[in-house]
Amino acid sequence: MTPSPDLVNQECSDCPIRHRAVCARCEPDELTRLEEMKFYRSYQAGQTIAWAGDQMDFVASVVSGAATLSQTMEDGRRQMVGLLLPSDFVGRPGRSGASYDVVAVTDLVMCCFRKKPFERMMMTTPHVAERLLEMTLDELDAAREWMLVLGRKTAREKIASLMSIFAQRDAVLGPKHSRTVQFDLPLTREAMADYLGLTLETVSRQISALKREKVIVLQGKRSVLVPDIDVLMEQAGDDSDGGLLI
Amino acid sequence: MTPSPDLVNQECSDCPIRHRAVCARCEPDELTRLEEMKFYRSYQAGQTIAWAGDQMDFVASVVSGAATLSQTMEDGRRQMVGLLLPSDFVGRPGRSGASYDVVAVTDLVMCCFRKKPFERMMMTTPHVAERLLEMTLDELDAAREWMLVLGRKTAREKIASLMSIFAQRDAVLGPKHSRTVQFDLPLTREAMADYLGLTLETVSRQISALKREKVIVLQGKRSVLVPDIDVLMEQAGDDSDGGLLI
DNA sequence: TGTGCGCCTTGACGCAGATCAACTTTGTTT
DNA sequence: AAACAAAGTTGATCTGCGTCAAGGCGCACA
Repeated sequence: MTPSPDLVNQECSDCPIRHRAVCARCEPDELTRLEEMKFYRSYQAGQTIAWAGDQMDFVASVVSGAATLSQTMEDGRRQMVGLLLPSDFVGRPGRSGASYDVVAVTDLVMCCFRKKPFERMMMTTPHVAERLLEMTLDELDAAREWMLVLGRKTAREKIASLMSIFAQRDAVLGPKHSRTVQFDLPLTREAMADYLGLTLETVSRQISALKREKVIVLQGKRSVLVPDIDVLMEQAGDDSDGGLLI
Repeated sequence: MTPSPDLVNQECSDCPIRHRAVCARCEPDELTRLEEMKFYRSYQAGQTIAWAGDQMDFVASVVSGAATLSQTMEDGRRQMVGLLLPSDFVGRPGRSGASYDVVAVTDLVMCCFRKKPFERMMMTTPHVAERLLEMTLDELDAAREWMLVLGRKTAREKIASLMSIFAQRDAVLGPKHSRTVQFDLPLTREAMADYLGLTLETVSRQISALKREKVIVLQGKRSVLVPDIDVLMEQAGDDSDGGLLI
């Protein structure tokens, strides 16, 4: 609610998400137009960026950090419906209110565009709309993948699925093609529970079980070492080859 | 797998989904271009249109009937990830294989476009791409709504949620603003189970329970009468106002 | 008129995960 | 260094839904 505008303006040309965000396909002159309408905002871990239904006068790309999208029922049950990582897009052009609660789970920097100018830009330059369509289709695939996790997987498979996602995404690969992977969990046990449709106790128990069986090794609460990614993916109930379509 | 091409070619101008499908925004001349590359296919109830991973050389709009998108795990667990009704779009431009199993659940007619020409059309005319983006964003919202159902709702709430969807969509409204609604279930108990992440026995029991408590009235196995839609939505755990953002 | 086959319903029982509760660890404030 | 809060772990118990099993209903086909 109280963003701290403590970032100096940054050049798009050396932006870390330049080639993956909604601006990925833009030509230099289009980038200049975007550069004129953009501004940065920073949020602290735990800060709520918007509540579902709030007026949102901007759309944005995550530059660094992580945020969650979640829905809450009247009685407090909560389901996370999206995990936003660097280069992911927030907000829906053509809709004024936020559809979900948006919360920063780590310190976060977003590259924001006021909605009106951005919408005008979308009408006039196909490169932005094209890229946004592609990103939205990817999001839809991810959401459907997650429906399988929520609807049909056991608690253990759910945890292994989540760990696999982090492992494949944040992987700090030592030797290439290594099966060993290390990463830091960006979520608390409670946030994981909200993502997986479990209670935090069950999350904790299943993580302990995977640790006990050496599928993962914990260093502290947040740092995870995966000795063999294939073993982890097998525990997730996925095809051992990862099932990636390209 | 063996489509019966028994439909005469139809004019786009009197197509029942003309104003809601991917072609909704097209100008007359654009429609003419689409008309040249389109063809119809019919499928029978129960027929598989494509298996996940199959080569798909076309994209399509559902003209009439219903189809499902679903994923299957190696051990046979299945999760439906989409329910396709008239005007919904099937297939992903820029990807050659089907991402999910696509099955006709009723007799079905689709308006198909060969992928290559359709992709070329998307590059050159913004109206198709614009509409597809809008439809994809709506699909994404629906998928996220369903994540809440799968992750956090009880069996009874899940059934009531599904009934609410049908009630709001297929409603044959008698007197306007009536709270009474009647519709036919387009899915078997097993398909409902696959959609809701339940077993078919649990689906059957919960439907019986809602019937016993007069939330719904069954006429045969498939025809459902909802005496008061608000009562049903309350059972679904939704805000009583339906929570629709426009 | 039976016989078989989908599709659906209902009952009995067991278990995975929720709930309730106590406690530990870690990090922050003073 | 004490005091506190936030985050995580673990145990005991309960319960909603899955599993297994039997049977019903409607319809096609011989």
